[in-house]
Amino acid sequence: MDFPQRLAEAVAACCGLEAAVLQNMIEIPPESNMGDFALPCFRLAKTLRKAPPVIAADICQNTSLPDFVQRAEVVGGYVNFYVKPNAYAKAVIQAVRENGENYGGSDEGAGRNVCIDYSSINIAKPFHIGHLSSTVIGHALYRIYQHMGYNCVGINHLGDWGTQFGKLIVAYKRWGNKAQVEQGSIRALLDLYVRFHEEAEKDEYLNDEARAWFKRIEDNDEEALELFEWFKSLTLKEVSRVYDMLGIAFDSYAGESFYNDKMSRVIEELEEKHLLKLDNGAYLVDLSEYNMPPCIVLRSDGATLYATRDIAAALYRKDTYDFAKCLYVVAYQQDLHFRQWFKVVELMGYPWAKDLVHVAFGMVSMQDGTLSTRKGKVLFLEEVLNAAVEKTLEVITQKSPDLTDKPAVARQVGVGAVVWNALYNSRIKDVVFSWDKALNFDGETGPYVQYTHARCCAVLRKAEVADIPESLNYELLSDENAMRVVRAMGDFPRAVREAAEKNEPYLVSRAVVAVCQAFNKFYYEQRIIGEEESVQTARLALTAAARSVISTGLYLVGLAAPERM
RNA sequence: GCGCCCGUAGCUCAGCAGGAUAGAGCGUCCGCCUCCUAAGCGGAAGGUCGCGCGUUCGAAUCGCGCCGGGCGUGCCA
Repeated sequence: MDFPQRLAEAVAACCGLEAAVLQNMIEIPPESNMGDFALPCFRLAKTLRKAPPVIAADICQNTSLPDFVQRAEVVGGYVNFYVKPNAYAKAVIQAVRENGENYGGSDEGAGRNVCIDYSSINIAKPFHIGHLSSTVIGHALYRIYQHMGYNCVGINHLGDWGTQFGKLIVAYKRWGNKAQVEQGSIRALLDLYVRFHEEAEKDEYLNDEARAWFKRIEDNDEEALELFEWFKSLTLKEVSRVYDMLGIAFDSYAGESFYNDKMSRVIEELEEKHLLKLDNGAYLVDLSEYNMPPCIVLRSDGATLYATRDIAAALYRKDTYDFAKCLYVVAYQQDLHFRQWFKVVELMGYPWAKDLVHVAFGMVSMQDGTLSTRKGKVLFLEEVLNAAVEKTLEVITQKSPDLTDKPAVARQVGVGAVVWNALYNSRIKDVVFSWDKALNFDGETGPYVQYTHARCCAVLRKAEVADIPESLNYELLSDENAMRVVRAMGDFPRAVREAAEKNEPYLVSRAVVAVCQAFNKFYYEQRIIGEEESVQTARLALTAAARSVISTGLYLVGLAAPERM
């Protein structure tokens, strides 16, 4: 349980209010002279039918304060709580020690399953910068939910079906050859794809030919299927390089083709439940009552659509994983699509429709316009990661020439810079890709956090103290700089809980930065090694705790925590 | 046209289940390495919170209306 929660319980116990309500009302005052936690009582005025200052006074008088709180004070409609520095430092540091890498976690999930649909790349198309958000947000949420006690199922819903395969086969047979594709992999496929679109502008017939080839895939034609599988395995092999760099692995790669034989069930069920309407040859679910355009599930030529497949996948996932929640980490462009088919699932009578969540994020564009796969205007994610690693290597060579294993550290930090960048703001913001920003290592960046971690490690290493004793004089950590570190660490669990609640990884990123900023200030102002023994011990304990929280925070957003850099 | 989202410092963004004097990073300017990693730390300058009206004891935060931008809007995904 985190500290605001413990405080909320204490207040709840003597006021007859609900702790769950109170815990989200507790805030951190803008100024340190106003205390460490505050409870604004204004919102309680309506339910309790008393004036806020009166409520504040009641709470102040009647609450038996938790051990880490020294006193409470009424200021206007607020109750300000002042922590007992040594007791709070003790409570926080011990909590970090006891929980280790699980600090900030909980058992809220109780082993229930959460499906997370993320990254979801297209086969035979480049893994480009536009896929970064879904990939890293999904991965961070995976770890955050795990931290909260859920069992996560990471699903890469591959785009491995559709006419683009017909186009590719046509292009391959006309202008490609085996050796060239084997060697160039996705880049060669992309060239073929671009060539197809160029040629198809002049020759309409190519599109018919492409459709015919796709039909042959659908009909299990041997040659077509062989090429299809070949393109797929080439792509998966290639993208695994990027996933390896990011440290990401999926539990399932069940994508579009996987659901080919599972869509008739959807149509039949919709029919049975009298939800289908025939309109101009197409079958759809009317949603005008909900102020939405209809959800088309069967085209007039009999083909299924995106929505049909998503409904089939949701049914399958519910059957297979019995999820408590199913997250779709997909760009906000598809907001309407998700609202439509979520509604359809609800109309089908499934109460778990409410557990389907579209985790939307903003779009990435280039300074000179949007990305276009068809024209070959893409920035490969791997290219960005490699550039970041390369730059990191230069920085290391310059700043830490003696570092052993430079390439490994450069990978951790370079990749970390790019990933961090995508996880530092709320998801919904659009992003214009900029090399300057992706490769910035100063300020509130991944490398800054990793640097602080390495700095903590350096102190602990140089102190050459085998074990920091359990019992230490926490009084020695009551100075403002040390207490800032304590407060930042104490706030961390709340941030993780909220990040899971809101599906917003940046809340974790920012909480970690707060710990780093506090620690760096502490480090600059206070000497750690070489002080009188009890002081050194206390400060080492603080350093060890900070290192641990930073390491956990980095893990949760998917970054490595190098010990030297 | 309609729907969803965004608009806070020069730039990028926090803050928005209303609450205490609106914060951070970058950039600019000025300081700090004979001392545990300067990828660091400190300071200065910089804001009619897009505009208006309303609700409220109190609005960056809630409602309505504008303005500006992005996305979407029946057989792509």
